[in-house]
Amino acid sequence: MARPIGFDRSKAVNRALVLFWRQGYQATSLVDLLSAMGISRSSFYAAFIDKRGLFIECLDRFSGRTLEMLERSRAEMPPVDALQSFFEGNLLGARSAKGHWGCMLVNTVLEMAGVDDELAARASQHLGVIQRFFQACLEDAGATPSRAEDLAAMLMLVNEGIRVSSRRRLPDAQHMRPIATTFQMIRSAIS
Amino acid sequence: MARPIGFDRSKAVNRALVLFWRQGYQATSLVDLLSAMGISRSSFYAAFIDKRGLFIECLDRFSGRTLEMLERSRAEMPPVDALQSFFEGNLLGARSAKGHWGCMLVNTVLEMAGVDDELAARASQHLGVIQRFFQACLEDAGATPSRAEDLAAMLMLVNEGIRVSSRRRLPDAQHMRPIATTFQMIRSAIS
DNA sequence: GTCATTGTGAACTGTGCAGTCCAGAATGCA
DNA sequence: TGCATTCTGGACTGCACAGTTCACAATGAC
Repeated sequence: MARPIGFDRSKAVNRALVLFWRQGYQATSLVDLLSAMGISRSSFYAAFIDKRGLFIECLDRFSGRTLEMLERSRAEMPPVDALQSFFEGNLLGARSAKGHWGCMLVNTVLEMAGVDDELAARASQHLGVIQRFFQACLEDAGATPSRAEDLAAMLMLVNEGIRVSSRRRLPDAQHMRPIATTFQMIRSAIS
Repeated sequence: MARPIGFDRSKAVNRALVLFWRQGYQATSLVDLLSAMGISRSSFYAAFIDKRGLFIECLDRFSGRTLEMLERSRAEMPPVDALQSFFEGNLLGARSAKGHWGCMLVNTVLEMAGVDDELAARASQHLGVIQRFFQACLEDAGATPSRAEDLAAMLMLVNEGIRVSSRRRLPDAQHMRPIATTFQMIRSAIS
């Protein structure tokens, strides 16, 4: 951490993020990381605290990106459309392989709860921020604060469920239809 | 496996199940298992194939129990009530500590997808059976087969979400209200 | 060319793991 | 009592892992 580094640190973190996202924390070995990041063991420890520190950095970055995606959607279309588009596009990611990796935050909660509670709590906090964004969108769409809170919580359940479901490699229709059903219900609950 | 054993095999499997359920496969060491099961290393390998074999046995047992619980509820009350009671009672398990462990099938899908795909697929199959049970209940309640399929898929998403959410140690209300909201919507979608 | 900075490869430590093996203790039956 | 069955503790193998260290190679500025 003290020594300056020459390689592109941010790019290296991105590559690590992909691995952690796909395989989880425990199943990703240092050797996996080094070969993906294209740096040597020694450089790794010069640039990062340790494996766990790098993981935290990836977790925070993942959360930041997810929020950016949501905000971009929100700026481009009506609030409920923005949410639905987020669910359909970025969570399923039908076109990209990434679609099957689920949500790194959800994965982390499940993997680390009871194993490394600090990591689990950090991921859970990020999820809380995202849920509040859902809530704000629903209020924008005309729901009462209380109703928006309920629906946002339900949406987070569905969100978490999709992330699990996306790991089951079921046919795409099995993912898309329940999302459509869910938003159909949400729209009629608001209006 | 060949040698006969003296201890209560079924009870030992139950104790292993609790550990695997709470901690996952990778985070549960053989030493953890042995001390929980109250047997020695040697007896373990005389009675079970290996750690993985025992895990499969636990997975199947967990699935069987879950289905039993659903069938018991279904025999005692109207179909949608049975589902709601299953969600509220057995998934959250607000009273028992078990409530925070989530669903072993969901946990396994998430932990093992990409690490041991055979285990993940087995857990996913069990989830499929449960989803078909949801569907049958919804048809009993008067939904068309197609509608029942959609709602069952959505319900499985919520189910999976709850299991994630239950690991986040949020206040209980945060769990119960979205379930009520969900079933409220389902009832109005059927009638 | 010189020299400091930065990255590399490989060896090494220590730890924890699953799985094997066996001598002997405990148990239970006749 | 004697004998066979069953279980135990512990030693042991072999492996994978995270993290440390260091001599040396590459790079780049002057």
